[in-house]
Amino acid sequence: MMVHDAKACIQLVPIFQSLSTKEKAEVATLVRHHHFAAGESLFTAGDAVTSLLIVAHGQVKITQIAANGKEQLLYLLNPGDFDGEAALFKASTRQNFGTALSATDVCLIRREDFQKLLQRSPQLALNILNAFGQRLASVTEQTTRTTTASIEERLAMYLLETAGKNTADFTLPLKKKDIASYLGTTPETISRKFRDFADAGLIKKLAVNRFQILDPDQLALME
Amino acid sequence: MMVHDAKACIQLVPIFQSLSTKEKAEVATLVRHHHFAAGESLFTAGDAVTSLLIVAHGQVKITQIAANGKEQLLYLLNPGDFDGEAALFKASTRQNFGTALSATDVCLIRREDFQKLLQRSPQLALNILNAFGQRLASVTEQTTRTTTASIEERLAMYLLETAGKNTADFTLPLKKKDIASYLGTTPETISRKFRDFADAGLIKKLAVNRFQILDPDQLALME
DNA sequence: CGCAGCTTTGAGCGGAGTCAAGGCTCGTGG
DNA sequence: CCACGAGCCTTGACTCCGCTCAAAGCTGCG
Repeated sequence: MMVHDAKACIQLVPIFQSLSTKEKAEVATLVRHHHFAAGESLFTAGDAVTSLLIVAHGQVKITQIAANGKEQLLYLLNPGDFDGEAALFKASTRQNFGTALSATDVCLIRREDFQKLLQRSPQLALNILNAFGQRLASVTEQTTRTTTASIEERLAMYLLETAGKNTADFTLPLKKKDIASYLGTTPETISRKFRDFADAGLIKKLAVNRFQILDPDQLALME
Repeated sequence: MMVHDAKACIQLVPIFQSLSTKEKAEVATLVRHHHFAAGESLFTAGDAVTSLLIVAHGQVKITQIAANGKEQLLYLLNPGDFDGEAALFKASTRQNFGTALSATDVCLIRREDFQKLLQRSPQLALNILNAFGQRLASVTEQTTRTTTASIEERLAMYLLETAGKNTADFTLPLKKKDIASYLGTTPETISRKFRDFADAGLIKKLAVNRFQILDPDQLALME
Protein backbone atom coordinates (compact mmCIF):
# COMPACT_ATOMS: atom_id res chain seq x y z
CA MET A 1 0.00 0.00 0.00
CA MET A 2 2.71 2.42 0.94
CA VAL A 3 4.78 1.06 -1.88
CA HIS A 4 1.95 1.36 -4.30
CA ASP A 5 1.44 4.99 -3.37
CA ALA A 6 5.12 5.69 -3.64
CA LYS A 7 5.18 4.30 -7.14
CA ALA A 8 2.13 6.29 -8.08
CA CYS A 9 3.87 9.40 -6.86
CA ILE A 10 6.95 8.73 -8.89
CA GLN A 11 5.01 7.92 -12.01
CA LEU A 12 3.20 11.16 -11.62
CA VAL A 13 6.19 13.44 -11.47
CA PRO A 14 7.75 14.58 -14.71
CA ILE A 15 11.19 14.95 -13.18
CA PHE A 16 11.42 11.21 -12.52
CA GLN A 17 9.98 10.12 -15.78
CA SER A 18 13.13 9.66 -17.76
CA LEU A 19 14.79 7.53 -15.10
CA SER A 20 15.29 3.82 -15.61
CA THR A 21 12.97 1.38 -13.91
CA LYS A 22 15.75 0.46 -11.55
CA GLU A 23 16.36 4.04 -10.60
CA LYS A 24 12.68 4.64 -10.08
CA ALA A 25 12.52 1.66 -7.75
CA GLU A 26 15.38 3.15 -5.83
CA VAL A 27 13.65 6.47 -5.57
CA ALA A 28 10.51 4.72 -4.37
CA THR A 29 12.31 3.42 -1.32
CA LEU A 30 13.16 6.95 -0.26
CA VAL A 31 9.66 8.30 -0.38
CA ARG A 32 7.60 9.14 2.70
CA HIS A 33 3.93 9.95 2.69
CA HIS A 34 1.74 12.47 4.33
CA HIS A 35 -1.85 13.52 4.18
CA PHE A 36 -3.25 16.98 4.81
CA ALA A 37 -6.84 18.09 5.24
CA ALA A 38 -8.20 21.14 3.42
CA GLY A 39 -6.97 24.30 5.04
CA GLU A 40 -4.10 22.59 6.81
CA SER A 41 -0.62 24.11 6.64
CA LEU A 42 2.13 22.07 5.01
CA PHE A 43 4.91 24.40 5.97
CA THR A 44 5.56 27.90 7.19
CA ALA A 45 8.16 30.54 6.43
CA GLY A 46 11.13 30.01 8.67
CA ASP A 47 10.85 26.22 8.63
CA ALA A 48 14.03 24.42 7.70
CA VAL A 49 13.79 22.85 4.29
CA THR A 50 14.28 19.19 5.06
CA SER A 51 12.50 17.54 2.18
CA LEU A 52 11.49 17.79 -1.40
CA LEU A 53 7.72 17.82 -1.49
CA ILE A 54 5.71 16.28 -4.31
CA VAL A 55 1.97 16.65 -4.59
CA ALA A 56 0.33 13.32 -5.39
CA HIS A 57 -3.28 14.37 -5.03
CA GLY A 58 -5.10 17.57 -4.14
CA GLN A 59 -4.01 21.17 -4.45
CA VAL A 60 -1.64 23.36 -2.49
CA LYS A 61 -1.31 27.12 -2.56
CA ILE A 62 2.06 28.73 -2.06
CA THR A 63 1.92 32.20 -0.58
CA GLN A 64 4.28 34.83 0.65
CA ILE A 65 3.66 37.49 3.26
CA ALA A 66 4.80 40.95 2.25
CA ALA A 67 6.36 43.42 4.67
CA ASN A 68 3.04 45.14 5.21
CA GLY A 69 1.41 41.87 6.20
CA LYS A 70 -0.46 41.29 2.97
CA GLU A 71 -0.63 37.79 1.62
CA GLN A 72 0.40 37.20 -1.95
CA LEU A 73 -0.48 33.98 -3.73
CA LEU A 74 2.55 32.95 -5.76
CA TYR A 75 1.44 29.78 -7.45
CA LEU A 76 -0.49 26.58 -7.01
CA LEU A 77 0.84 23.07 -6.84
CA ASN A 78 -1.24 20.47 -8.61
CA PRO A 79 -0.66 16.71 -8.71
CA GLY A 80 2.81 16.09 -10.11
CA ASP A 81 4.16 19.47 -9.09
CA PHE A 82 6.86 19.71 -6.51
CA ASP A 83 8.32 22.31 -4.25
CA GLY A 84 11.21 23.00 -1.97
CA GLU A 85 13.75 22.51 -4.69
CA ALA A 86 14.84 26.11 -4.73
CA ALA A 87 16.32 25.85 -1.30
CA LEU A 88 17.24 22.23 -1.39
CA PHE A 89 20.86 22.61 -2.25
CA LYS A 90 21.88 24.88 0.52
CA ALA A 91 20.99 24.74 4.13
CA SER A 92 18.20 27.21 4.24
CA THR A 93 14.73 27.97 5.42
CA ARG A 94 11.40 28.33 3.71
CA GLN A 95 10.55 31.77 2.49
CA ASN A 96 6.91 31.08 1.97
CA PHE A 97 3.81 29.25 3.12
CA GLY A 98 2.17 26.12 1.82
CA THR A 99 -1.49 25.47 2.55
CA ALA A 100 -3.70 22.63 1.35
CA LEU A 101 -6.72 23.93 -0.55
CA SER A 102 -8.39 20.54 -0.62
CA ALA A 103 -7.58 17.17 0.92
CA THR A 104 -4.06 16.56 -0.25
CA ASP A 105 -1.56 13.71 -0.37
CA VAL A 106 2.10 14.49 -0.66
CA CYS A 107 5.26 12.47 -1.04
CA LEU A 108 8.41 13.58 0.69
CA ILE A 109 12.02 12.80 -0.08
CA ARG A 110 14.59 13.75 2.49
CA ARG A 111 17.08 16.31 1.42
CA GLU A 112 20.19 14.20 1.92
CA ASP A 113 18.68 11.30 0.05
CA PHE A 114 17.69 13.57 -2.75
CA GLN A 115 21.13 15.08 -3.01
CA LYS A 116 22.74 11.67 -3.21
CA LEU A 117 20.32 10.83 -5.95
CA LEU A 118 21.30 13.95 -7.82
CA GLN A 119 24.99 13.23 -7.56
CA ARG A 120 24.45 9.92 -9.23
CA SER A 121 21.95 10.92 -11.88
CA PRO A 122 22.86 13.87 -14.05
CA GLN A 123 19.69 13.24 -15.99
CA LEU A 124 17.65 13.95 -12.91
CA ALA A 125 19.49 17.22 -12.43
CA LEU A 126 18.69 18.17 -16.00
CA ASN A 127 15.04 17.36 -15.47
CA ILE A 128 14.96 19.59 -12.44
CA LEU A 129 16.69 22.31 -14.35
CA ASN A 130 13.88 22.12 -16.84
CA ALA A 131 11.21 22.31 -14.22
CA PHE A 132 13.02 25.31 -12.78
CA GLY A 133 13.03 26.96 -16.12
CA GLN A 134 9.31 26.58 -16.41
CA ARG A 135 8.59 27.95 -13.01
CA LEU A 136 11.00 30.80 -13.59
CA ALA A 137 9.28 31.60 -16.85
CA SER A 138 5.88 31.48 -15.24
CA VAL A 139 6.84 33.69 -12.30
CA THR A 140 8.55 36.07 -14.71
CA GLU A 141 5.49 36.16 -16.89
CA GLN A 142 3.38 36.87 -13.85
CA THR A 143 5.65 39.76 -12.85
CA THR A 144 5.55 41.30 -16.28
CA ARG A 145 1.83 41.06 -16.38
CA THR A 146 1.38 42.54 -12.96
CA THR A 147 3.52 45.52 -13.71
CA THR A 148 2.30 46.26 -17.19
CA ALA A 149 -1.32 45.16 -17.49
CA SER A 150 -4.42 46.58 -15.84
CA ILE A 151 -6.46 44.52 -13.44
CA GLU A 152 -9.05 44.04 -16.11
CA GLU A 153 -6.52 42.61 -18.52
CA ARG A 154 -5.01 40.39 -15.88
CA LEU A 155 -8.38 39.01 -14.91
CA ALA A 156 -9.29 38.34 -18.53
CA MET A 157 -6.04 36.43 -18.98
CA TYR A 158 -6.57 34.52 -15.80
CA LEU A 159 -10.09 33.53 -16.84
CA LEU A 160 -9.03 32.26 -20.22
CA GLU A 161 -6.12 30.30 -18.84
CA THR A 162 -8.10 28.81 -16.02
CA ALA A 163 -11.18 27.93 -18.02
CA GLY A 164 -9.21 26.33 -20.81
CA LYS A 165 -11.72 24.69 -23.11
CA ASN A 166 -14.58 24.59 -20.63
CA THR A 167 -16.00 27.86 -21.75
CA ALA A 168 -19.58 26.64 -21.56
CA ASP A 169 -19.67 26.09 -17.83
CA PHE A 170 -16.75 26.39 -15.53
CA THR A 171 -16.22 26.86 -11.85
CA LEU A 172 -13.46 29.00 -10.41
CA PRO A 173 -10.99 26.77 -8.61
CA LEU A 174 -10.14 29.56 -6.19
CA LYS A 175 -12.09 31.89 -3.97
CA LYS A 176 -12.20 35.50 -5.06
CA LYS A 177 -10.04 36.33 -2.14
CA ASP A 178 -7.31 34.08 -3.51
CA ILE A 179 -7.73 35.21 -7.09
CA ALA A 180 -7.34 38.76 -5.84
CA SER A 181 -4.18 37.86 -4.02
CA TYR A 182 -2.85 36.11 -7.09
CA LEU A 183 -3.56 39.03 -9.38
CA GLY A 184 -2.40 41.61 -6.89
CA THR A 185 -5.73 43.24 -6.19
CA THR A 186 -8.70 43.03 -3.81
CA PRO A 187 -11.81 40.81 -3.72
CA GLU A 188 -14.02 43.85 -4.19
CA THR A 189 -12.33 44.78 -7.41
CA ILE A 190 -12.53 41.23 -8.72
CA SER A 191 -16.21 41.19 -7.96
CA ARG A 192 -16.77 44.46 -9.80
CA LYS A 193 -14.78 43.39 -12.83
CA PHE A 194 -16.80 40.22 -13.12
CA ARG A 195 -19.91 42.33 -13.12
CA ASP A 196 -18.43 44.58 -15.80
CA PHE A 197 -17.58 41.57 -17.95
CA ALA A 198 -21.11 40.28 -17.53
CA ASP A 199 -22.58 43.69 -18.39
CA ALA A 200 -20.44 43.78 -21.50
CA GLY A 201 -21.79 40.39 -22.53
CA LEU A 202 -18.44 38.68 -22.30
CA ILE A 203 -19.39 36.20 -19.63
CA LYS A 204 -22.56 34.94 -18.02
CA LYS A 205 -22.85 34.24 -14.35
CA LEU A 206 -24.31 30.82 -13.65
CA ALA A 207 -23.80 30.67 -9.90
CA VAL A 208 -21.58 32.37 -7.40
CA ASN A 209 -18.29 31.11 -8.68
CA ARG A 210 -19.54 29.49 -11.84
CA PHE A 211 -19.51 31.13 -15.24
CA GLN A 212 -20.01 30.68 -18.91
CA ILE A 213 -17.60 32.45 -21.19
CA LEU A 214 -19.59 33.93 -24.03
CA ASP A 215 -16.94 35.78 -25.93
CA PRO A 216 -13.43 34.37 -25.42
CA ASP A 217 -12.05 36.29 -28.37
CA GLN A 218 -13.14 39.61 -27.00
CA LEU A 219 -11.71 38.70 -23.61
CA ALA A 220 -8.44 37.77 -25.23
CA LEU A 221 -8.33 41.15 -26.92
CA MET A 222 -7.91 42.82 -23.57
CA GLU A 223 -4.60 41.12 -23.20
CA MET B 1 45.37 36.37 -24.69
CA MET B 2 42.23 34.49 -25.50
CA VAL B 3 43.27 31.83 -23.07
CA HIS B 4 43.96 34.33 -20.38
CA ASP B 5 40.54 35.85 -20.81
CA ALA B 6 38.88 32.48 -20.77
CA LYS B 7 40.53 31.62 -17.50
CA ALA B 8 39.53 34.95 -16.04
CA CYS B 9 35.97 34.27 -17.02
CA ILE B 10 35.96 30.89 -15.40
CA GLN B 11 37.55 32.13 -12.22
CA LEU B 12 34.89 34.77 -12.05
CA VAL B 13 31.87 32.57 -12.21
CA PRO B 14 30.62 30.97 -9.02
CA ILE B 15 29.15 28.02 -10.84
CA PHE B 16 32.57 26.86 -11.97
CA GLN B 17 34.34 27.49 -8.73
CA SER B 18 33.99 24.12 -7.15
CA LEU B 19 35.33 22.31 -10.19
CA SER B 20 38.75 20.70 -10.17
CA THR B 21 41.63 22.43 -11.93
CA LYS B 22 41.46 19.83 -14.63
CA GLU B 23 37.79 20.38 -15.19
CA LYS B 24 38.29 24.11 -15.28
CA ALA B 25 40.95 23.73 -17.93
CA GLU B 26 38.53 21.65 -19.92
CA VAL B 27 35.86 24.29 -19.62
CA ALA B 28 38.35 26.93 -20.70
CA THR B 29 38.82 25.22 -24.04
CA LEU B 30 35.12 25.55 -24.78
CA VAL B 31 34.88 29.25 -24.14
CA ARG B 32 34.46 31.89 -26.85
CA HIS B 33 34.60 35.61 -26.37
CA HIS B 34 32.61 38.52 -27.50
CA HIS B 35 32.54 42.22 -26.86
CA PHE B 36 29.52 44.51 -26.97
CA ALA B 37 29.38 48.28 -26.91
CA ALA B 38 26.98 50.11 -24.63
CA GLY B 39 23.48 49.96 -26.02
CA GLU B 40 24.19 46.99 -28.25
CA SER B 41 21.80 44.06 -28.27
CA LEU B 42 23.13 40.68 -27.19
CA PHE B 43 20.05 38.77 -28.16
CA THR B 44 16.42 39.22 -29.02
CA ALA B 45 13.25 37.30 -28.26
CA GLY B 46 12.75 34.66 -30.89
CA ASP B 47 16.46 34.02 -31.37
CA ALA B 48 17.58 30.44 -31.11
CA VAL B 49 19.48 29.78 -27.91
CA THR B 50 22.83 28.62 -29.14
CA SER B 51 25.13 29.46 -26.27
CA LEU B 52 25.35 29.94 -22.57
CA LEU B 53 26.38 33.49 -21.91
CA ILE B 54 28.52 34.57 -18.98
CA VAL B 55 29.19 38.21 -18.24
CA ALA B 56 32.90 38.84 -17.66
CA HIS B 57 32.81 42.59 -17.52
CA GLY B 58 30.14 45.24 -17.86
CA GLN B 59 26.42 45.04 -17.29
CA VAL B 60 23.53 43.57 -19.23
CA LYS B 61 19.85 44.25 -18.79
CA ILE B 62 17.32 41.53 -19.43
CA THR B 63 13.92 42.79 -20.48
CA GLN B 64 10.61 41.46 -21.65
CA ILE B 65 8.03 43.13 -23.82
CA ALA B 66 4.49 42.94 -22.50
CA ALA B 67 1.45 42.45 -24.70
CA ASN B 68 0.77 46.18 -24.76
CA GLY B 69 4.26 46.87 -25.99
CA LYS B 70 5.67 48.12 -22.71
CA GLU B 71 9.15 47.10 -21.76
CA GLN B 72 9.68 45.49 -18.40
CA LEU B 73 13.16 45.19 -16.92
CA LEU B 74 13.44 41.75 -15.35
CA TYR B 75 16.92 41.71 -13.91
CA LEU B 76 20.50 42.73 -14.52
CA LEU B 77 23.49 40.54 -15.20
CA ASN B 78 26.68 41.67 -13.53
CA PRO B 79 30.15 40.18 -13.91
CA GLY B 80 29.99 36.53 -12.94
CA ASP B 81 26.29 36.18 -13.70
CA PHE B 82 25.14 33.95 -16.48
CA ASP B 83 22.01 34.09 -18.50
CA GLY B 84 19.38 31.66 -17.39
CA GLU B 85 17.63 30.48 -20.46
CA ALA B 86 20.66 29.05 -22.12
CA ALA B 87 21.40 26.81 -19.18
CA LEU B 88 18.08 25.13 -19.63
CA PHE B 89 17.81 21.88 -21.36
CA LYS B 90 14.77 22.39 -23.48
CA ALA B 91 14.24 26.08 -24.02
CA SER B 92 15.26 26.63 -27.59
CA THR B 93 14.22 30.17 -28.36
CA ARG B 94 14.82 33.31 -26.36
CA GLN B 95 11.83 34.69 -24.52
CA ASN B 96 13.42 38.01 -23.69
CA PHE B 97 15.92 40.67 -24.66
CA GLY B 98 19.50 41.24 -23.56
CA THR B 99 21.07 44.66 -23.98
CA ALA B 100 24.48 45.88 -22.89
CA LEU B 101 24.20 48.86 -20.57
CA SER B 102 27.90 49.60 -20.67
CA ALA B 103 30.81 48.20 -22.66
CA THR B 104 30.53 44.51 -21.94
CA ASP B 105 32.65 41.39 -22.37
CA VAL B 106 30.96 38.06 -22.38
CA CYS B 107 32.12 34.48 -22.54
CA LEU B 108 30.12 32.04 -24.57
CA ILE B 109 29.91 28.29 -24.28
CA ARG B 110 28.02 26.44 -26.94
CA ARG B 111 24.88 24.89 -25.65
CA GLU B 112 25.73 21.34 -26.61
CA ASP B 113 29.15 21.60 -25.07
CA PHE B 114 27.71 22.94 -21.90
CA GLN B 115 25.11 20.24 -21.69
CA LYS B 116 27.70 17.55 -22.15
CA LEU B 117 29.60 19.16 -19.34
CA LEU B 118 26.52 19.00 -17.19
CA GLN B 119 26.01 15.33 -17.91
CA ARG B 120 29.47 14.59 -16.67
CA SER B 121 29.69 16.85 -13.68
CA PRO B 122 26.93 16.47 -11.13
CA GLN B 123 28.65 19.11 -9.05
CA LEU B 124 28.30 21.63 -11.84
CA ALA B 125 24.65 20.73 -12.16
CA LEU B 126 24.18 21.34 -8.47
CA ASN B 127 25.86 24.70 -8.74
CA ILE B 128 23.58 25.73 -11.54
CA LEU B 129 20.60 24.49 -9.64
CA ASN B 130 21.66 26.68 -6.78
CA ALA B 131 22.13 29.74 -8.91
CA PHE B 132 18.71 29.16 -10.39
CA GLY B 133 17.19 28.75 -6.99
CA GLN B 134 18.49 32.17 -6.08
CA ARG B 135 17.24 33.81 -9.20
CA LEU B 136 13.87 32.19 -8.72
CA ALA B 137 13.73 33.49 -5.18
CA SER B 138 14.71 36.97 -6.28
CA VAL B 139 12.18 37.16 -9.10
CA THR B 140 9.53 35.85 -6.73
CA GLU B 141 10.46 38.45 -4.19
CA GLN B 142 10.21 41.10 -6.85
CA THR B 143 6.72 39.94 -7.79
CA THR B 144 5.52 40.03 -4.24
CA ARG B 145 6.87 43.47 -3.78
CA THR B 146 5.34 44.78 -6.95
CA THR B 147 1.89 43.53 -6.09
CA THR B 148 1.85 44.47 -2.44
CA ALA B 149 4.03 47.51 -1.90
CA SER B 150 3.49 51.08 -3.02
CA ILE B 151 5.84 52.72 -5.47
CA GLU B 152 7.33 54.70 -2.62
CA GLU B 153 8.12 51.54 -0.67
CA ARG B 154 9.53 49.82 -3.71
CA LEU B 155 11.79 52.73 -4.52
CA ALA B 156 13.02 52.91 -0.94
CA MET B 157 13.88 49.21 -1.03
CA TYR B 158 15.58 49.58 -4.35
CA LEU B 159 17.68 52.48 -3.12
CA LEU B 160 18.86 50.66 -0.04
CA GLU B 161 19.69 47.51 -1.93
CA THR B 162 21.47 49.33 -4.70
CA ALA B 163 23.42 51.73 -2.56
CA GLY B 164 24.63 49.02 -0.23
CA LYS B 165 27.16 50.61 2.10
CA ASN B 166 27.87 53.62 -0.09
CA THR B 167 25.30 55.77 1.58
CA ALA B 168 27.56 58.83 1.58
CA ASP B 169 27.76 59.24 -2.16
CA PHE B 170 26.38 56.89 -4.67
CA THR B 171 25.41 56.99 -8.30
CA LEU B 172 22.41 55.20 -9.72
CA PRO B 173 23.59 52.44 -12.01
CA LEU B 174 20.48 52.80 -14.12
CA LYS B 175 18.66 55.60 -15.83
CA LYS B 176 15.37 56.60 -14.29
CA LYS B 177 13.66 55.17 -17.30
CA ASP B 178 15.10 51.75 -16.47
CA ILE B 179 14.47 52.01 -12.76
CA ALA B 180 10.89 52.85 -13.61
CA SER B 181 10.62 49.80 -15.81
CA TYR B 182 12.15 47.64 -13.12
CA LEU B 183 9.79 48.88 -10.42
CA GLY B 184 6.77 48.88 -12.69
CA THR B 185 6.17 52.60 -12.87
CA THR B 186 7.07 55.66 -14.95
CA PRO B 187 10.13 57.94 -15.00
CA GLU B 188 7.98 60.89 -13.93
CA THR B 189 6.86 59.12 -10.81
CA ILE B 190 10.40 58.09 -9.94
CA SER B 191 11.51 61.66 -10.34
CA ARG B 192 8.76 62.93 -8.06
CA LYS B 193 9.41 60.33 -5.39
CA PHE B 194 13.07 61.27 -5.30
CA ARG B 195 12.02 64.83 -4.73
CA ASP B 196 9.67 63.74 -1.95
CA PHE B 197 12.47 61.77 -0.31
CA ALA B 198 14.74 64.78 -0.54
CA ASP B 199 12.03 67.08 0.88
CA ALA B 200 11.57 64.68 3.75
CA GLY B 201 15.28 64.82 4.49
CA LEU B 202 15.84 61.16 3.73
CA ILE B 203 18.25 61.70 0.86
CA LYS B 204 20.26 64.54 -0.59
CA LYS B 205 20.67 65.09 -4.28
CA LEU B 206 24.30 65.58 -5.27
CA ALA B 207 23.94 65.54 -9.04
CA VAL B 208 21.42 64.27 -11.52
CA ASN B 209 21.71 60.62 -10.70
CA ARG B 210 23.91 60.91 -7.66
CA PHE B 211 22.67 60.91 -4.10
CA GLN B 212 23.60 60.78 -0.49
CA ILE B 213 21.39 58.70 1.75
CA LEU B 214 20.85 60.65 4.94
CA ASP B 215 18.47 58.42 6.80
CA PRO B 216 18.68 54.77 5.77
CA ASP B 217 16.70 53.64 8.80
CA GLN B 218 13.77 55.81 7.96
CA LEU B 219 13.90 54.64 4.36
CA ALA B 220 13.92 51.05 5.55
CA LEU B 221 10.83 51.75 7.62
CA MET B 222 8.85 52.29 4.45
CA GLU B 223 9.46 48.73 3.52
C1' DC C 1 27.51 74.06 -31.16
C1' DG C 2 23.40 71.58 -31.66
C1' DC C 3 20.43 67.93 -31.33
C1' DA C 4 18.56 63.63 -29.13
C1' DG C 5 17.42 61.63 -25.23
C1' DC C 6 16.96 62.06 -20.38
C1' DT C 7 14.97 64.55 -16.45
C1' DT C 8 12.02 67.56 -14.04
C1' DT C 9 7.70 69.87 -13.05
C1' DG C 10 2.84 70.93 -13.50
C1' DA C 11 -2.18 70.04 -14.28
C1' DG C 12 -5.77 66.90 -14.59
C1' DC C 13 -8.00 62.55 -14.42
C1' DG C 14 -9.22 57.91 -13.63
C1' DG C 15 -8.51 53.23 -11.87
C1' DA C 16 -8.48 50.82 -8.03
C1' DG C 17 -8.04 50.72 -2.91
C1' DT C 18 -10.52 51.48 1.60
C1' DC C 19 -14.29 51.41 4.58
C1' DA C 20 -18.76 50.00 5.57
C1' DA C 21 -23.05 47.61 5.30
C1' DG C 22 -26.02 44.15 3.76
C1' DG C 23 -26.94 39.55 1.35
C1' DC C 24 -25.52 34.54 0.52
C1' DT C 25 -24.01 29.91 1.58
C1' DC C 26 -22.70 26.22 3.72
C1' DG C 27 -21.36 23.56 7.68
C1' DT C 28 -22.39 22.59 12.53
C1' DG C 29 -24.97 21.52 16.21
C1' DG C 30 -29.21 21.66 18.72
C1' DC D 1 -34.47 19.20 9.87
C1' DC D 2 -34.00 23.78 10.72
C1' DA D 3 -31.58 27.75 12.91
C1' DC D 4 -27.50 29.97 13.57
C1' DG D 5 -23.11 31.95 12.61
C1' DA D 6 -18.67 32.49 10.20
C1' DG D 7 -16.77 33.50 6.20
C1' DC D 8 -17.62 34.89 1.52
C1' DC D 9 -19.42 37.79 -1.86
C1' DT D 10 -21.55 42.03 -3.55
C1' DT D 11 -22.46 46.86 -3.81
C1' DG D 12 -22.00 51.75 -2.81
C1' DA D 13 -19.53 56.05 -1.63
C1' DC D 14 -15.39 58.23 -1.23
C1' DT D 15 -10.49 59.14 -1.70
C1' DC D 16 -6.08 59.20 -3.53
C1' DC D 17 -2.03 57.29 -5.79
C1' DG D 18 0.09 57.22 -9.76
C1' DC D 19 -0.54 57.59 -14.94
C1' DT D 20 -0.89 60.62 -19.01
C1' DC D 21 0.00 64.52 -21.56
C1' DA D 22 2.59 68.56 -22.23
C1' DA D 23 6.28 71.77 -21.91
C1' DA D 24 10.58 73.34 -20.44
C1' DG D 25 15.48 72.57 -18.50
C1' DC D 26 19.71 69.45 -18.75
C1' DT D 27 23.48 66.75 -20.42
C1' DG D 28 26.50 64.61 -23.13
C1' DC D 29 28.10 63.23 -27.49
C1' DG D 30 29.11 63.86 -32.32
